[in-house]
Amino acid sequence: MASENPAPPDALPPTLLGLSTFLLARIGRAARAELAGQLAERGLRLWDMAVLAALVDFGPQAQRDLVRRLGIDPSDLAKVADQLGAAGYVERSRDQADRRRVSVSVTAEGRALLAELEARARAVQDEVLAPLDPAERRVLHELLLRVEHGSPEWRAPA
Amino acid sequence: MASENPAPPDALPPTLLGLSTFLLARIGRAARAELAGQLAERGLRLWDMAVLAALVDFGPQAQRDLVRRLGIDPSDLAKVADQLGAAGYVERSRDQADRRRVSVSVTAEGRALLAELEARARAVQDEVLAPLDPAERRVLHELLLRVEHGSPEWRAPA
DNA sequence: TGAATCAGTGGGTCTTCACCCACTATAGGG
DNA sequence: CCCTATAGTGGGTGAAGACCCACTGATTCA
Repeated sequence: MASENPAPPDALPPTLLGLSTFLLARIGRAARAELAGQLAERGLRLWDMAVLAALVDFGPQAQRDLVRRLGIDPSDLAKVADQLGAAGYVERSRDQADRRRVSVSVTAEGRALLAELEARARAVQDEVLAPLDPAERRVLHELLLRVEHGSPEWRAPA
Repeated sequence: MASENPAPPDALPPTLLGLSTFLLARIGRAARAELAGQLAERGLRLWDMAVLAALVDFGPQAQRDLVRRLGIDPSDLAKVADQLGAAGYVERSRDQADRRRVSVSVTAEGRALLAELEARARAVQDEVLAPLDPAERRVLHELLLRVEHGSPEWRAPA
């Protein structure tokens, strides 16, 4: 019975490991931190990626819409958009129909950047999910998707 | 074809939803925040729960061991242990074999508290995982466990 | 018994992140 | 036209979290 593990000195408490939410938070946090670190090397933050993704996926839109969609603070978005604009990844123009609004659109450079960031994110994901084979990863993703949009009353920052 | 969804204004970008790690981080973050909020109402933090869990699961041990196990900063642990001690949830005594060490043990009140905190954590988990049936939750948990200890080179705070 | 090491503690710092307020400019209804 | 509401912006604040340094007391070894 060598399987009577003598509990290594760095093993986490079974009480915590028994909670799926603990594992969710722990693993998600590590993955997020890893990606954030890689983005930081290029002077980017996770919000930059989220904004680019929203623009690529849903097309040009007002900052107001990005605020709704991503749950970001309007003031913070202004800063993100400002930085992305200065770097040439997005363009901002006054909406002629409603000149209060600033319509944001992604440039070709922005699309290229997002593609590269997504590749990096997938690389991180491959590392994190290394113990799972492709079929298992699909199952995991499916379950997470169900959790995500199966709960309307969950509010959280992206 | 009513299923040609017109993309609700608060839908997240598919580019992000396609990343399991994004969902991991988002869901885990929400669950963690929810539990932390409930603990805060009682003047407790997540570290308190982690320390109690380690003591209950592995028995009395020196702070040094808790530091290793939980990856907490020694100085921070001193404060947590101090507070838990003052509230009567743990007892601290100098280890007679090595009087540098402070052996920490959980009291009956501490055990009762942990049981209650775990119940709260499970309640939060039930809310979060509501879209999944019991069998699916078991699958999810199994996959997360595999990810967790299938990756030795992942370092992250509890 | 001196020197080096280790456990624990107190008191900080630094960064991150969400959040909020005041202000400008524009829109639209009465 | 005024009045209210909305879009965006700049400049903050405040809390949380991890981390770090200096110091005490105890241990171990030579």
